[in-house]
Amino acid sequence: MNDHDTPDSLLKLDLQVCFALYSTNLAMTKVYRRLLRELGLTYPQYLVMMVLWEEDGQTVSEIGERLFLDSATLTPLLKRLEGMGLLSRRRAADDERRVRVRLTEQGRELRIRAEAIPEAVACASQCQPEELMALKDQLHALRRKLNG
Amino acid sequence: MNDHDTPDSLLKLDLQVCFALYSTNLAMTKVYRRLLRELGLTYPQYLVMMVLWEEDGQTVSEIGERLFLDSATLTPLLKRLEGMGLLSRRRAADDERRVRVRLTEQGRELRIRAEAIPEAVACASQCQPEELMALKDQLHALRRKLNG
DNA sequence: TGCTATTAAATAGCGCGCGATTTAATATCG
DNA sequence: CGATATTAAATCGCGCGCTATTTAATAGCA
Repeated sequence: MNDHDTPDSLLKLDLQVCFALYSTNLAMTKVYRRLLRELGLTYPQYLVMMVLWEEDGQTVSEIGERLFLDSATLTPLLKRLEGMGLLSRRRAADDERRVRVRLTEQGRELRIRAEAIPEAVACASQCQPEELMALKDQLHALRRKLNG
Repeated sequence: MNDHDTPDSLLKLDLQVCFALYSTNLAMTKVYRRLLRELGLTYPQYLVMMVLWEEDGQTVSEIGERLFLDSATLTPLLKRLEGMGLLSRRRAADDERRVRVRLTEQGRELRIRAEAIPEAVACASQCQPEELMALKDQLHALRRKLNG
């Protein structure tokens, strides 16, 4: 009996946390897609907007640190949001390497409509809030270990 | 004090399971990227190979049901794996709509080298196996609720 | 049989995510 | 000061992941 066909081989899909993470993330994204469609946002765009709603005027790098994304991902995404009229991008006067991202009035207003989303997602998950918070904490712990 | 700037607003990034899921998935993918580079596979390609190592000769739809992906994602991915000489794609004789995917000898052999990966990932996660299994089960439960 | 409906896979187009490189501005140091 | 190093953002190319559509084969039914 070798490792290649034992039922408990570690190569089994359903035994891997990683696939659980991957596939649950896909499922979650599908739920968001429906909800975000009426706001005209994708999920990563929604994340950027949340970062800016928390604190406006951050640089591309600061947004990236928050979301674990780099400029190769963020620059085109931010340009799209700028094209939608939700934010502006301008080089910082004191350090022209940096680009400050600021919400427009329209970008700030979108927050009102976005307020309903977290609850709608929680509802779609059919979980108790405590369960979700516990899961969140475990995921943050795992992420810290993987990144560090 | 309104909902827009209360510290406990549900729109806060770090309060959302969804972002925990999203960002932990990114971190996990980064770990895999390093390990899979020497096999010449991406993570989704690795998933497809695992499905076929578990059971060879599945159709595109069957692989898709297992991975929660559709033919729009799988067809180009499978063509790449075919191009690498890891598998073959052929229309089923009894139903020419279906495409059966079969591992080549090279595809089967790759499994030997892949055997080391789950352990390496578990190691990178710096977690106890029991923790990871518990997390996996919670994620599967959440996925089921989100999909159903 | 022949017509329509359904199904499986493929295709087109778009938005991430990232490795690798480039461009431009600032920092550092002789 | 000037040359080099570092940093921030942008750019390029590729592989997903998905919506919408298309193509082709089979099923179902009058």
